[in-house]
Amino acid sequence: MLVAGRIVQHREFGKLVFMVLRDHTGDLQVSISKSELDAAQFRLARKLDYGDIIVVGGRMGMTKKGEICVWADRVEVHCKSLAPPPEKYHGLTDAEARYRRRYVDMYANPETMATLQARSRLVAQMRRFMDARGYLEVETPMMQPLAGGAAARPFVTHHNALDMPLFLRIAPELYLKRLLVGGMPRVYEINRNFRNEGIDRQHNPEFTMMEVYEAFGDCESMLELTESLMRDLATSLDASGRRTFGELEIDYAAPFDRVAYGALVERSTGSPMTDFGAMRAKARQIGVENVDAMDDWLVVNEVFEHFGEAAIDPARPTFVTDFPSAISPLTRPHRDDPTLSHRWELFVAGMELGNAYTELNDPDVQLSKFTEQLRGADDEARAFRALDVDFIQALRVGMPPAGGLGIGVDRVIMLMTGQTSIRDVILFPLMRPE
RNA sequence: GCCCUGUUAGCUCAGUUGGCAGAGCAGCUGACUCUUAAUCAGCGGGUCGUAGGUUCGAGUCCUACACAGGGCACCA
Repeated sequence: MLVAGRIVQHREFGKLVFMVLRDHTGDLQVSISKSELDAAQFRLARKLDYGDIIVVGGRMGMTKKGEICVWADRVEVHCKSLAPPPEKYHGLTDAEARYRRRYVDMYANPETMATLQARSRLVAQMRRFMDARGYLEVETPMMQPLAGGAAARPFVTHHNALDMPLFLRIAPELYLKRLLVGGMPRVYEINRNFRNEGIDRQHNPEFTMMEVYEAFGDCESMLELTESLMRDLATSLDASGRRTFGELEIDYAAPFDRVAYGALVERSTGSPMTDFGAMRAKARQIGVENVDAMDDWLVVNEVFEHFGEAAIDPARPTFVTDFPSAISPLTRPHRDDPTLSHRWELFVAGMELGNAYTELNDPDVQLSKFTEQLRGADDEARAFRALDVDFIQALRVGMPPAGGLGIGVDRVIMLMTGQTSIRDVILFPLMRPE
């Protein structure tokens, strides 16, 4: 048989050489005996170094100690490694070196390879899941004349031939909804978003998002879809549906929790969220600046993010439902209480994992919400935020009632693979140049 | 942007009160036909992150900067 791999161990015994070859599937020992090869081949075998990529022909057998081993009758060097390898026992552990030289990390640390390969398989599984439910995968613009669909700060670039500014997208939302207008009933997109913001264990400036839109769906159908998807991914890795994440043991097979936004605020602060006086007091208490100048509901949201999110059991996947309309500009308000909206966010392990709503499809309400939002924008935000007139026009053509969903794919991969840093599930996380 | 910690050989790390720059692995030379981080003998290998300062003398103390990790802020 023929085996190929990179040399990760090399032990010489004069007339006998043991080596361990590694590829993406694992390690295999090979042995080269002087009595089995001609003199030139054996001299070559003794000169091999850690990191070289070789092909060995021989018969599969066992050593006296019971180790599976290929006894070579042929050795070919297919690539010489000229760079010194990392230490063979401790490997490459320096976080900076691991991210900067991922190609070394990948072969030196099998766990890295396992995680990155698991990511690819999980994303493929997500696509299978969505395809099986009849959603069509699409690709909408990643360079947009207007950066809409979210409130993040965008990256700006410039198109020379058209002499116009372009924004790397912060969300695909407004384009996907145009597809609903055009008549695609179920679409999803898995691709990168770009947000010009800080970097930490849960944020990379470019990150992968899955957005889903379903005509005649609503936030309830998106909730069912999300819970089923998470359960499907978890059980594809372990039949129990349980995954460990840091200190947490998270069960995705059990039904996820549900709690209303307002109930969570009240439970965690002792005051109803509509008691804006109490909310402002709480906000001041946690050091929010300019509380007096802020809109009531933005104050409430500060309080929610500080107290409410902290009150969620991180070990239990939890849908927080009925977000305030005032902070949900693309969401259809409740019929009976328009201060609330048909929107939820999913929290797991303290991370915001997904966001879904029953889409607002009334062009007049949408227009007034956009203009209201622009009025609240500061100078910096106004520089890149603008009214997407064409999107309003699309809604005038008519968008069917719909459910929409966004899920942070990188964070899903973190939870599924047990990696607590987003950098460990991204092939090449952004680093400053050395 | 702020705070804390780190940065010493290719890799993993020591370095005492401020007094000649160290180890293991990797590399090179040699021995060895069943090893498992093989073993044994020998030999090379340094801009101690960068720039200043204090000092007779700085890897060690001080300042600034760079990069990284963690935390905070930002991220509807």
